[in-house]
Amino acid sequence: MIKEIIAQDLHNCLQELNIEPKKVLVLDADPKFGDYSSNVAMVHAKSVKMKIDELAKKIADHLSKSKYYKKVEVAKGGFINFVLNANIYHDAILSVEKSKFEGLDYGKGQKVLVEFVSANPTGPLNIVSARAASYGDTLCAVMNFIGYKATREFYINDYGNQIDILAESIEIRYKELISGVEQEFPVEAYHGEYVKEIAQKIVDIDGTKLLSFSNEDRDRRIKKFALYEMLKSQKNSLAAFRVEFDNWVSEKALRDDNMVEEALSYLSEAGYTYERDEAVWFKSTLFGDEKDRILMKSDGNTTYFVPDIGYHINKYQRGYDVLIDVLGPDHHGYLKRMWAAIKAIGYPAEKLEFVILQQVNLYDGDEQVKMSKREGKIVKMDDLIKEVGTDAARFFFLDRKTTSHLNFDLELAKKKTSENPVYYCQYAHARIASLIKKAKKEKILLKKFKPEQMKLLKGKQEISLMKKILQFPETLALVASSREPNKLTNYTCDLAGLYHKYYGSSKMINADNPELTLARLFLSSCVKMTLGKALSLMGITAPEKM
RNA sequence: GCGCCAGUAGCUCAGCUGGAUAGAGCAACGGCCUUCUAAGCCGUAGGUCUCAGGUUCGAAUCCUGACUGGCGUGCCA
Repeated sequence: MIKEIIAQDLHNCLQELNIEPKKVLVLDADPKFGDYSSNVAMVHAKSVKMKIDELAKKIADHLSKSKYYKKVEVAKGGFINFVLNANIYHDAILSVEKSKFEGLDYGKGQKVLVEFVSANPTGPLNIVSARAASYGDTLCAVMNFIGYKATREFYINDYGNQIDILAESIEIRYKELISGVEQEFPVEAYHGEYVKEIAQKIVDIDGTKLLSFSNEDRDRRIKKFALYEMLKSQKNSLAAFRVEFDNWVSEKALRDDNMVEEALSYLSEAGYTYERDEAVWFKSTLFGDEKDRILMKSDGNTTYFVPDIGYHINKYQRGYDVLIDVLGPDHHGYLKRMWAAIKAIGYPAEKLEFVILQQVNLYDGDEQVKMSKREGKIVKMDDLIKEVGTDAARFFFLDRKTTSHLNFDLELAKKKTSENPVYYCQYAHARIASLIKKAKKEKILLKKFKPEQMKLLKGKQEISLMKKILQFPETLALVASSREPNKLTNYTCDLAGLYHKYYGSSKMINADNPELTLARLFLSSCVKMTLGKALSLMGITAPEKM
């Protein structure tokens, strides 16, 4: 917010000096140089045929008349450094305290659909889904906080091969339970304990009844029950992780609504399909894909690609400005073909974005844990929550760029000690809460604070803290536009760190100086408010006491 | 072969989308609690930003080419 003021000031200044304004940067300066700095002189020197230093001096002289700055200096290399009058910060902090950052409108009401997790309903959610859940949920929370309209969507793959196998697996377990005889269990079937649990539930409800059903009826009954159970369990896991979806979209329902036929006809009517080797192909190479893709196999069934196209058509038809698919790393080969299909159909492909979350490697100490869904050797999201807690897990998953592989050390995470940075941030919040309580006991009440006492806050650390608080909105804007929530964990750690240092070096409650005490308490409470917002956007609790 | 991602301190990662002398957290070492929460603070040490060219006032960041690691490249989903 302050950067905008300076940028505008620079813009005006250039115009007054008859210089055609170009895009300039206003940066948070290293404190030893000043509060902010700008590269304005370097950017414009060439076009006005001046030396960088001379132009910098000219601009600096012109700006020093402005009421905002205590000091405007030209530094080595042509940077212009600004030291602001402290009252700029004071006013801004007062207004932020009043607004609580509500009503920001970086998003301008843009409608965004974020599809994430979308795990197959063939097993419990694992830690890969946990990463996606943390990511998608926080991205949406941030977006919604700053004026976007983001929708969280989960796509249920409740049709196809993997569901058939799930039903078969359950049926085998069911028969085992009834007969008491171990049955032959295919390798490709699902081996997890949850399969037996679902079979047991069927036994509890239906007894031996299913044995008298026709094969088809039994299969239908088991499938329906299995899907219901799997979905319920996934929703429970997500709820424990504090993630709630707005939309649950069923593949089967879309299929019943003819999305497969629709997708095929869109492409064939546009003339982008052909037959070869008894299969139907899509000429995706015309739209930047490496090779043409098969739509319908020679056995007459479609590939998974077709319903996916149908699903995306459906997304487009719902009228969003941006569609974001959050995918796992094994899907990156899929991007080009989906864009190709979208272009072929004639929808604007630039609306469709993919975020590829890199894989999660699980370690137990130094040893990497191998995961395999088939063999039931996965780390379930529920187990993770039980062991590390939702707070730590969510922070951990967020605290990394999406493009980085994530090494999750269970042993370390289980320790539940200070090694996890989430405690550092939460501790700052709890510390302030306790401080305010303590002050209250000494009859120093925050509500007695008066705006004019702000001017007592002029120490270096206090200025840094105020600057940091004021960076919150632009940080959120950056998180949303870059789709990188890890910038929020960084910000939160920074703010917490600045506060811990401030706390360590300044006496907060000082009976001899009630005015300063009030001012400091007020600043502390602003830090607390900001930390609280940041943590809540990340789905992490902000404790009053630790 | 082709494609995507990564390569920064002993380890895990940041680095404001091209800015100044590259930063945190762990781990190591040395200090700070009879006083507001020591889950904290202060200090020391730790670097050829994988390598080589290029673009320009300026490169860890952008381009080209190598090298290393992970993944993908099915009539699987």
